[in-house]
Amino acid sequence: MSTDTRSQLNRDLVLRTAVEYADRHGLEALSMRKLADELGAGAMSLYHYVPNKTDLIDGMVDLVFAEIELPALDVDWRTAMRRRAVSTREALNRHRWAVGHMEGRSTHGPANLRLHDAVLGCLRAAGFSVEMTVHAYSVQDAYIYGFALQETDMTPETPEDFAAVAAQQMEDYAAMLADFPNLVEVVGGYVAKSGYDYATEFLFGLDLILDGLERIRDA
Amino acid sequence: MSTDTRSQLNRDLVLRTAVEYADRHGLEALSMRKLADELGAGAMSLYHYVPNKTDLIDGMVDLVFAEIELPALDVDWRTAMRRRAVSTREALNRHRWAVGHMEGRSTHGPANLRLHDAVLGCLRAAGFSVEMTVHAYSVQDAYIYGFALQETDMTPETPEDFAAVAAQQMEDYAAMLADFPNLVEVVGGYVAKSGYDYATEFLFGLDLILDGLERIRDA
DNA sequence: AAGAGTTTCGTACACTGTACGACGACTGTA
DNA sequence: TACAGTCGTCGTACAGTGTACGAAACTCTT
Repeated sequence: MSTDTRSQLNRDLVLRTAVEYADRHGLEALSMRKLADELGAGAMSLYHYVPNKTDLIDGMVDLVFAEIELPALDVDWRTAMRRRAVSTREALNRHRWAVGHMEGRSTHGPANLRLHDAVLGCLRAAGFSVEMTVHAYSVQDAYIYGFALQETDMTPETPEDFAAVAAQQMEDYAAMLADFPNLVEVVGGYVAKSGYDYATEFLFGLDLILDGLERIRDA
Repeated sequence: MSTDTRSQLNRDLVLRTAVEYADRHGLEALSMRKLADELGAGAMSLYHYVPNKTDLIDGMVDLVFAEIELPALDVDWRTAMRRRAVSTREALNRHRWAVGHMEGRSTHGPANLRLHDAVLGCLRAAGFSVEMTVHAYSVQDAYIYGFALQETDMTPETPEDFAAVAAQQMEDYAAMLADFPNLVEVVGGYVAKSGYDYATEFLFGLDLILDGLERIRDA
């Protein structure tokens, strides 16, 4: 009984369990007490590995950053940037709660810094000036995170939610839709027709942006 | 004394006061009790005008949508889209708490629907196909909201926060920075040099995207 | 065995959203 | 004028939150 090795706590385990919990139940559902339960510990025990909940989330976010693959060095910049963008979207899709918390936490984790540095390095090596690098970085990240944001928000979490929402909206908006012919045509028509494929939609905008950047770089 | 007209409550007043409060103190600080205090009412009185807090926020968000100017009809589509993008960024800057809550609420307010419809209409009228309209809409909004997201997050709320954060980061990351030469060169150099002007940065990416869309449309 | 960490967590406090039901002030009908 | 009914207001209560404090229990060194 003495040294029951029952999963002794440490910061990494706490963080990983928190990420898993948030993946399953959403970030709002994550409380210190529930997380502690998940770990078979008391709530206050967590505070030995995490100074407060904000820092906990900072740590969780950096775990997500760590999942994003760094831009490759052995391919041209466009391919490298494209891959890293796709990888970012995928990571944010695995951890939907993270969107909106990735940028601008007051503390930047190591994985965050490493990724930022690598992206900047890739652009500089490709021949972008310092000023242009900032621009290029800014457009790409705004687009990537913005897209992930919409994608996250749009998609109802569970299928039953989806059905409920769809039915609800048709009912609620039926009266209004007469005033919004373009919504009817585009949204109604498009959704009914081919459905909305987020992956290809994402690539359309991404390539448009990369095309633009390439043109600027070669000018 | 009977009919003391002391600011009798109504949904719009509740919503407007909530927006004002969130503008000043942030959305996390907004609680039903504090909002009620602000209105000189009891907490439970609010529930006569708002079914729950989620719906309250939905209403607040739609007030922000209402501040975004619709695309003009008497100018070319590029100008119209550019203006509404700028207007969107400005609205989100006035109400930083709103970023991340604009899209994908389960209920879309009337101002939201009106804006969406108008944007779609503008693109269709400009000659974009239905499919292309969806693409064009998606890139633009992803970029606009993504940019606003980063801008919101990046900027510390108060000056003293800013100073604290800056000092803190220099200290914390001093050791790490040796590993991140590109961060040093680009961020260090750029911030030190000309500072970071969000407005022009925003326009750079926006014009890049609009250029790309124009090329596609004319193809 | 004694003492010094280090890790665990029970309890408590202030705060959250909101369900329930009571109270008063109005309105309409008799 | 009296009574019934509705509507807006809100006091109280409950379950849940983050976390400060301080007490235990365990581990390791001497």
